Amino acid sequence: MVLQKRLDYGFNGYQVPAIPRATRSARKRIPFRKRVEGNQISAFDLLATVAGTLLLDKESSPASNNSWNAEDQSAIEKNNVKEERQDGDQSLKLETCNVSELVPQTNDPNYSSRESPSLQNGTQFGVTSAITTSECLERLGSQKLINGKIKNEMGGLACKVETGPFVSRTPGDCVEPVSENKVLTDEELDRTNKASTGEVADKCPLEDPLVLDGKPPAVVSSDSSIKAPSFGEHDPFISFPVQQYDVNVVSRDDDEKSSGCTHPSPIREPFRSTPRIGDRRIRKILASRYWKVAPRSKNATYSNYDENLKSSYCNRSTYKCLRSGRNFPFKKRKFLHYTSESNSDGGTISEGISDLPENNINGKASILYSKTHGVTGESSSLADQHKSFNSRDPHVKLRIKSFRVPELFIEIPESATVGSLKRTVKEAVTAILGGGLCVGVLLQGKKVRDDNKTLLQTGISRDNQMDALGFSLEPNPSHASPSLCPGGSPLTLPHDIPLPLASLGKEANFLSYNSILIYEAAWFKCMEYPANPGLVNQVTCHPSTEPCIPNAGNFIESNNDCTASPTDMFDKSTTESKALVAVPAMSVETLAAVPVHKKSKQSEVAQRRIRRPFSIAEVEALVQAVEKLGTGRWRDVKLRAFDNAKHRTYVDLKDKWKTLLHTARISPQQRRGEPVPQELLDRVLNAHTYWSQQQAKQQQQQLPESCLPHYNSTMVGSGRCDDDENILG
DNA sequence: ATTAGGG
DNA sequence: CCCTAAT
Repeated sequence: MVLQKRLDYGFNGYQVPAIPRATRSARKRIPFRKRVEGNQISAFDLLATVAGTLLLDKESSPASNNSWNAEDQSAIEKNNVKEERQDGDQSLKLETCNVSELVPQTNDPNYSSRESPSLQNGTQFGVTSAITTSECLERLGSQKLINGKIKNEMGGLACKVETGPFVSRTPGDCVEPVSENKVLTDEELDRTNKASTGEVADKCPLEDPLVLDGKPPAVVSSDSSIKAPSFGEHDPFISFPVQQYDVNVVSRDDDEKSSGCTHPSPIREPFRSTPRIGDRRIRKILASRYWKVAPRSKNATYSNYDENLKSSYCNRSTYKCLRSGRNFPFKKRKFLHYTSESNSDGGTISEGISDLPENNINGKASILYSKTHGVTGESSSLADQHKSFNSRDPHVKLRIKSFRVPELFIEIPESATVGSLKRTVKEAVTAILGGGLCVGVLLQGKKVRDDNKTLLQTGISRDNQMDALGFSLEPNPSHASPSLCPGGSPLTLPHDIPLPLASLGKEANFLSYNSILIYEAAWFKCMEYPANPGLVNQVTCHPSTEPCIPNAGNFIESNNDCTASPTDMFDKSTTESKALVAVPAMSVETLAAVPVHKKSKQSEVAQRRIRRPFSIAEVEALVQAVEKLGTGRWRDVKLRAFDNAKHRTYVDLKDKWKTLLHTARISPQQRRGEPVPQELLDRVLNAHTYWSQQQAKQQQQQLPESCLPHYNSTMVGSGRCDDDENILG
């Protein structure tokens, strides 16, 4: 009864009956859980499986002749770096699956007995991001991005696909260490660091192949820079300090070099050393979104992996922690990145076949693949202890430092937000990985094509030289698509504008698409409401003006016509003209086609809507509607004043009102953005006061008929309510 | 589907 | 703007 009264009468005498409920949704949205579920199986799971399988297959194959030519080896070896650099230097380079460390040897009884890393089939690949100095300087230099908010540091990003059981791939955020999620305590991290890499890193073991090789790559720890952007302004896409970005990995460059340690250490510092504003949110995301996924995963690969991990680390505190973290076996960790020029190219594909001294890695940090040595010489006694291993076949110990990821070209307007960029890159990468990919094996820079050969036949033996073996990620031929763009969209890429930016966005989820291009096209089309111009629009159309703000004068009118509305038209033009494009630019040999991974483009996309500031006209309309309808009737407000503004949901309107109210209450100096006329703010204040009173009154006096009618008929202009004088403005 | 609030 | 809980 009371409620009905409130609904039927406006404060100034208007009678505003509730509008019958519409059946259509204001905006099609994918349920939270569904979105998450859709990302359960990431491309990386697949990758992991492929990689693991491949490696195992090779290793377990019966030994035979070594078909590898030693002469060729040395020759290739010399040219190795150059060759890689040549074919690897494109616009955007996504290097790698950074497996910073390969497993520990099993000479340590303690280790092997309880930590035998049996990750064969389930190694997980996480994605994280990093930036290399060289990339940055070479590609972007001081180029500005997004209205100068993000400058040079944003350049030259390199995307990393990390591997290892402790690397997590978080749908929501790819750069936040899990530790922030309390999965690991600081102490535990410290311990882990020390145990796994601290020794190695600090003492700089000479056994490190790279050191000996004379081309020590600069190891860079992502350090504190690996953070999600802050959300200080409710908009993760804008205005946040560069250093909060997960790009200034280069900062660790010197540290690493000075230490002389070239061995990648997965975790350089405790995560705690980098508290950030965004942490809270990330944590929440991880907790509420990410973690929920794991338990429900039905993926065989995943399960298998989990089991392996479990068996391998069940006694580790770290693992326990992980497990306690909702049964999700992944953990974010810092990653390293080689920044030296040699690394940006030649170093990209790195690996190493060598016997890693048992003390070298105590491996808790990332383990991609581990199959320890067999019986040989002095270690034979140990082998006996490890019955799980084949004691007859010598084992090759591999350390995969990184994978080369097919290069991508991404075109994105300067006005795009960093978040958009992140998403774009992530999706580009995911598209490739998700399309079904294979792992290529390179020996001495030469591709090993025969999968049936044994490692020994191929030349991969424990006696190999360092850097002899390399791995690369390749699209799965079976998934290859002859056409990058089925829809006929322009696929040609402007190679003149390669924006080597890459970083995985926290916003995006792990999805698989044929390609970014396809994805974008589909995405726009699938949107129930006007396509979200996204990153593309803001600069494309009105680089220096307010692109998204409809003309205040014709807002109301245009508002009635969807297609004619300024925003809508804007959306269209930009959408069509500037589709996001990301074409894998890989060597013809390696990646002749883009993997096709048919998936529902829409159902799994949870993209943050682009920010669309309310124009004065919209504010006006909103205020007017609220004055009449009152607060708490946002659906009606929407229908009444924004029915044709597809991009404004009632929630948006409610939020806007909230911000308007806040704006009205703060001093003009504190206000930002397009100034809202004081007159409107006053009305907001008044309307709010009025409706608040109404609500209070109706709540307290449970008597429906007491005074509402009277109030409505006499209040307006009567001065009965002190706060009402200005409401009508 | 809406509303109310926290983030 | 997003995300949720509660209607």
